[in-house]
Amino acid sequence: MSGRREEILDAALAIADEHGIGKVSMRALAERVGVTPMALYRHVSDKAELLDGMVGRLLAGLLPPDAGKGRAWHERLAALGYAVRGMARRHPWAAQLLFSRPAVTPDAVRVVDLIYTALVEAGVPDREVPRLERLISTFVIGFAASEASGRFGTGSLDPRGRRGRLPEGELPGHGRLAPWLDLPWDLDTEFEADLDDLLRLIKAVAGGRD
Amino acid sequence: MSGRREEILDAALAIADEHGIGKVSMRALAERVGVTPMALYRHVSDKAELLDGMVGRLLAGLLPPDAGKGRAWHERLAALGYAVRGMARRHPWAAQLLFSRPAVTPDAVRVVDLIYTALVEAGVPDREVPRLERLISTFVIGFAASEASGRFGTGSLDPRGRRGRLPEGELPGHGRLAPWLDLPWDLDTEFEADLDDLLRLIKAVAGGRD
DNA sequence: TGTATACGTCTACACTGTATACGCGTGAGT
DNA sequence: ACTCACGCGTATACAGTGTAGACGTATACA
Repeated sequence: MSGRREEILDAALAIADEHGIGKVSMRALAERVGVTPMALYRHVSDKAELLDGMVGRLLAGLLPPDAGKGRAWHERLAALGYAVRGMARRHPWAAQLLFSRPAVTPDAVRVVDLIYTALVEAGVPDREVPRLERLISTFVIGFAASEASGRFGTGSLDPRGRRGRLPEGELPGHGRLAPWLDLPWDLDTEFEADLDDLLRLIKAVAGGRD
Repeated sequence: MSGRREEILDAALAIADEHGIGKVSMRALAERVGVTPMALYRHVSDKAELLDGMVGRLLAGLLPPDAGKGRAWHERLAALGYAVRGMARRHPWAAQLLFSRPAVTPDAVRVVDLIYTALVEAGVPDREVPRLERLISTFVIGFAASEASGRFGTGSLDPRGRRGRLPEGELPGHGRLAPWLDLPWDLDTEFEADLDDLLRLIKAVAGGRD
């Protein structure tokens, strides 16, 4: 019932994708739907709930259709990681929102369950599974949010310029690593390496003590 | 010169801490400083720059006074992690903002340098140091942001209620882990365990291939 | 003395989310 | 067939937002 709500959410998604989340106002959204701003409140209680609905809709598209049946746990986890990052690149506005609300929608719970079963299959002790799920998802969402919001970018200053602002010798680390810092780096391979390390971490927790 | 800017930033910090970041408006800030809203623009070009200045000020208070001299690299890293989390707990509004801008201020660069030198000392190959720095800081900030914004909370539904919304058997992971999910969990010890795992990961990268 | 510069005020504009009150059509119940 | 409720949309209005532009004034230096 009430496919109108979905229509509204889709319109909001379209605005966010085209002009950024900042342009999603009740007035702009209403105009896009072809209706008065106040009419939206019949289908959405709040602007906050509207935003929640938007990320919910994205999460729904995140689930692998076949749940990755037949593939190993580490392949399923990696695929999920790539899916999240891909989503964040397509919808840069969404990453930040993922941090703001717990995973309460049915789709979000399903995603969490995928991670749970993968970790169990990896041999992680039951007691540690929820914690590791939070560790992994926190990193993946954090990476996506950082990428989307420019935290990984150099800002207006390039690395050399940034270092130059401080007295020589106060940044021994930067000094030593200078050759690597000036290189342009590729976020694709970086994310891959990060996931690799995290999978290794999971194996360590699985195979380690008790 | 111009200690007025610092005065303004401090006033903004005070408002954010007392009433939340949402109450930091140019008008409210101006009133607190005892001045007209437009007067603020003599010391701050934007509201965005104001917010940047606020997190910059927090980062300045993050540096260990002695830079942790004499302590092992893993102690220094852990101390930094705890410091970030502590900051996020004292100023819940700040965590989200940390994601939005690259670390360009001198203080931020200094913090990054601390991590660099710790990783180098741990034996991480130079080439991998910047990546691992981003991995660690992304997780730590992500954890802090999640905690501050309620992502780790249960929301309005408790875990049992959340599961109940979906047909039985569709959440095998939740089913198996039910005993652990219903337990209240302690974020202090969780963060500790996470840092432990990350330090182990660093050692693995340091001691591993090439 | 003149002038530049730092600092502040006042007014105004274009927005924002949303409370409140009202109107209109449709479908169910008596 | 008459009423009533309800879903859905509209109109108006209010309090709040960031900030552009024009205008003052006081201090410092030529």
